[in-house]
Amino acid sequence: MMGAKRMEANRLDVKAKFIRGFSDKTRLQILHSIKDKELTVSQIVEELKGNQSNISQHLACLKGCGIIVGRQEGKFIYYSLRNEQIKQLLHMMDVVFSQVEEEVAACDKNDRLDCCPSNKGGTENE
Amino acid sequence: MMGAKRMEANRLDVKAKFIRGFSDKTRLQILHSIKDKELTVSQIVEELKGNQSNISQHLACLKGCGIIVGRQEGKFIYYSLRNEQIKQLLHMMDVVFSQVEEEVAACDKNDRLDCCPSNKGGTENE
DNA sequence: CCATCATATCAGTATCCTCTAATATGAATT
DNA sequence: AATTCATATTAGAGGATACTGATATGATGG
Repeated sequence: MMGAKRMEANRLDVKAKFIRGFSDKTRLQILHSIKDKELTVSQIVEELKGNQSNISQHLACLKGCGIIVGRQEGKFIYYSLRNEQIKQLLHMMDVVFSQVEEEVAACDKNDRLDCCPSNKGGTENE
Repeated sequence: MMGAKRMEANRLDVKAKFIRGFSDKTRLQILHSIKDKELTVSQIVEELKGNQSNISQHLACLKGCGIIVGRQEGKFIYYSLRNEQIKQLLHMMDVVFSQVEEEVAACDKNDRLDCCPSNKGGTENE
């Protein structure tokens, strides 16, 4: 039964989604900004010089991924890391990343950002 | 000058890219399969029951992200985690993920996988 | 050299993700 | 209850990513 339904998003899909929460520049900036202190949405918007809608969506993502929590106080909502372990994970990511940073940055030898799948087309204008 | 060049992919972009290496189901499966042992591409393909081209591209991604290394031996290429710290990071991701797993899985209440940005349209055709 | 096996790369399509602008909710204040 | 401020949600466009099938490289053995 329930044929068409996608269901069974087998643990790994969920785990991938969790990690994907960390894999975006803007979200990393947000996480950095609330690493040691709660901040309201507007404070984050200001700190990142970002777009309110965009930041709000990223916050929803981070919350949905179990990475941050929000606490309402009057009209404000204060966001912070979900717990100490998340903070430790972030720190460990930092440490490991520092080790490979150069190599990763060099990966796409020139100026494209991606090197994962294909570095296709785009720059062949002659 | 240098107009077209993207350059200046400021550390955070590179870090996001590094983490993005971990944020895909297939790549997580690959990492799991070589967590404790070297494997050749075809062994991985077999273990995951995957498509050779697809796996190969994911391996290139993982390598480009500094997560794994390849060692050629005759016609074979053996892939393994880059170092012990990567293994530790994977382990820590596991631990932290277990804590939030339920909540993350429940995030998109029904059967869609994403809850990050928008959970829009899509499933309303039956 | 030629055939074969292991792996990598290419091209196309379909899907997913991020961004922006516009609009909606909801709490506080008057 | 109307206005204002803080935040969330929606819609659409553009760009990035994953997957597949076909083809290319590169090593080995005859």
